[in-house]
Amino acid sequence: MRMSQGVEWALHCCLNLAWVGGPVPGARLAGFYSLPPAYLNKQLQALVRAGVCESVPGPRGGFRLARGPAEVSLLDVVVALEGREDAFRCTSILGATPGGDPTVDHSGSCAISLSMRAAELAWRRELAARSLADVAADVVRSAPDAPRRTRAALTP
Amino acid sequence: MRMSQGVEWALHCCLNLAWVGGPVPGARLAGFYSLPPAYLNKQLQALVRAGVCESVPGPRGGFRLARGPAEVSLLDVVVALEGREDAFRCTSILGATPGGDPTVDHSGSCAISLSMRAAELAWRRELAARSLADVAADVVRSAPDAPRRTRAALTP
DNA sequence: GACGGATTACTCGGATAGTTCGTGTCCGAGTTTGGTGGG
DNA sequence: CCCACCAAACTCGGACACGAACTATCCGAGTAATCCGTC
Repeated sequence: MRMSQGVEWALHCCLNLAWVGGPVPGARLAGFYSLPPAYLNKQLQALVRAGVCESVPGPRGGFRLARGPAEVSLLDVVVALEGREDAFRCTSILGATPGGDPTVDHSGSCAISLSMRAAELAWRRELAARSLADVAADVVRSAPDAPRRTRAALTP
Repeated sequence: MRMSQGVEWALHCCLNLAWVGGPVPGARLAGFYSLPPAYLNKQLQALVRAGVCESVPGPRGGFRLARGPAEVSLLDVVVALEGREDAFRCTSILGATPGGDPTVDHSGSCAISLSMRAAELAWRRELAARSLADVAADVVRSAPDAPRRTRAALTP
């Protein structure tokens, strides 16, 4: 169970977009982190599709946050790239047992499925409770000049 | 981020092993769920390697739980198959930024990494708090004859 | 000097190969069981 | 009748192909800024 690497990139990029405010080209973000530009662009596209970011075409264009940093949770970014489905998927394995009915969905009655979903719900709850603004505040607490330095490095 | 299908199989099998008590051949468990026997065997081997199950060779052999059902948590089974590493892995992306040091590990100072790890910790905590005995109790509450039926189907 | 239009350069966006990990399968090593022959 | 030995069958265990998803990349469509000529 390995999370896509793009999630880490997207989180860092969104944090930077929150500090910059205006649109930043994907290529500049990629250069900032020494990442492959085309692949990072693909991840940013997913953020746009999910409504987390907006894209501005043409010169002086790029990507920017669609909402305020306080309105974007870490869960929003994760879901944008990994999809809305749970990591644990009940395949209705009980339907294949002797006497089981293969046509019904056991995900609501299977105790194992319920326990796994409860655990993932706790994970999602933690991610949903933490916004980009919260993370940004933590960063500022440990490195007060990080926003300024980032803004200077990402604006021409 | 999709969890391996073997996790679901292993959880169901461990629950059944808890009810049967004695060793059950992997082929019989596979037949019970209509699963590919050789592949299920591979997952059960992982459980043995992790110390969750014990294997008994020869006729009348098979797999059985290494500890009591109350001493086996859902997290033990998940870790046995998916590994101990976190789903989110900090690649020290901050080391590639202008002015960053690529040699140091940022996973302890990066606010994003800390938030993601906190969320996974909540997930792990939920899984560690639920044992096979707890799940078995829930199943008995909704289907009191499930242990008897399972034992009858898995013992010759 | 101001305005209109075409050009230009820059941006995103989706379609296209390469590689790793999960899925599925196979056959061999080891052990217990049962039978068999002898004492 | 009891014991030791032997053969056989059954079990797990690791090594071997196949497929899907993630990773990485390219080039084209579209748009805003810019430059130039004209009024």
